[in-house]
Amino acid sequence: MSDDAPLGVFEEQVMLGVIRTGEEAYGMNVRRELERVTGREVSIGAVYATLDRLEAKGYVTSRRAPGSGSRRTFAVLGAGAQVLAETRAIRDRLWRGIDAARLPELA
Amino acid sequence: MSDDAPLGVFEEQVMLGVIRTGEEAYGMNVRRELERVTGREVSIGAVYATLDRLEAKGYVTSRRAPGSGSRRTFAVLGAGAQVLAETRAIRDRLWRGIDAARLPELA
DNA sequence: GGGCAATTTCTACATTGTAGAATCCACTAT
DNA sequence: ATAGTGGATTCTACAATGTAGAAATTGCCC
Repeated sequence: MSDDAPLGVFEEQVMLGVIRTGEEAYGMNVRRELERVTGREVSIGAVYATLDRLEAKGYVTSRRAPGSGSRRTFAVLGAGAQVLAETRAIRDRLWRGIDAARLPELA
Repeated sequence: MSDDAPLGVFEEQVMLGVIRTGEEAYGMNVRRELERVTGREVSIGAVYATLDRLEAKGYVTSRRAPGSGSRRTFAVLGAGAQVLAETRAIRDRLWRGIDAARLPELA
């Protein structure tokens, strides 16, 4: 049932961010986690646009956390977890046999 | 000196395809390798458009292989190898601590 | 010198990535 | 009660990447 289309890199990052932040997965927090782990700035608009698209595809859901101010918290759905795993599996096959440590030698 | 912009997923796949096919890395062959490993169809136009963009960024070079028909063979440059390694490193950090095998349980 | 198979180029459009300003929401101090 | 404030989300607009397939090219062989 999983949609055939592959995940974009930011889509993958955002989904991983949601998983990593668990119960606290609302937009601003996902943004912070992504910036922390990747070491790059992430614009908040990018996060929400992506979250909305993921929700439209049925990969995540969102709900207003009752009593938690204006926060909208997200969770990854089964279909999302599946496409994430698939994305990773395909990539792993492509990388198999390539030694990342020796890539710089390809100068 | 590597450009700061991240690689798209297809860009990464194509670069890996070039590395995997080595001396024989011309468009059609990269396409075949990608289809073989990913199990998905890849349109030839997508491959060339991506290859051209990678070349414009200085990540790969191309040359007409003399005596080899109309083939245009590609090779990954140092900057390309670097951005590939960086792309992978960031992703690995994001995946760290997430058990891919248990992702399906996130239903 | 025409046909053929393999390869590359071109064109056009869809999807994803990105930024930042505007808006909303609850809380608090006046 | 309301203006200010910090935190969060929504909106808008555009750039970059992904994708498909038809058209053009190339070299070869008859």
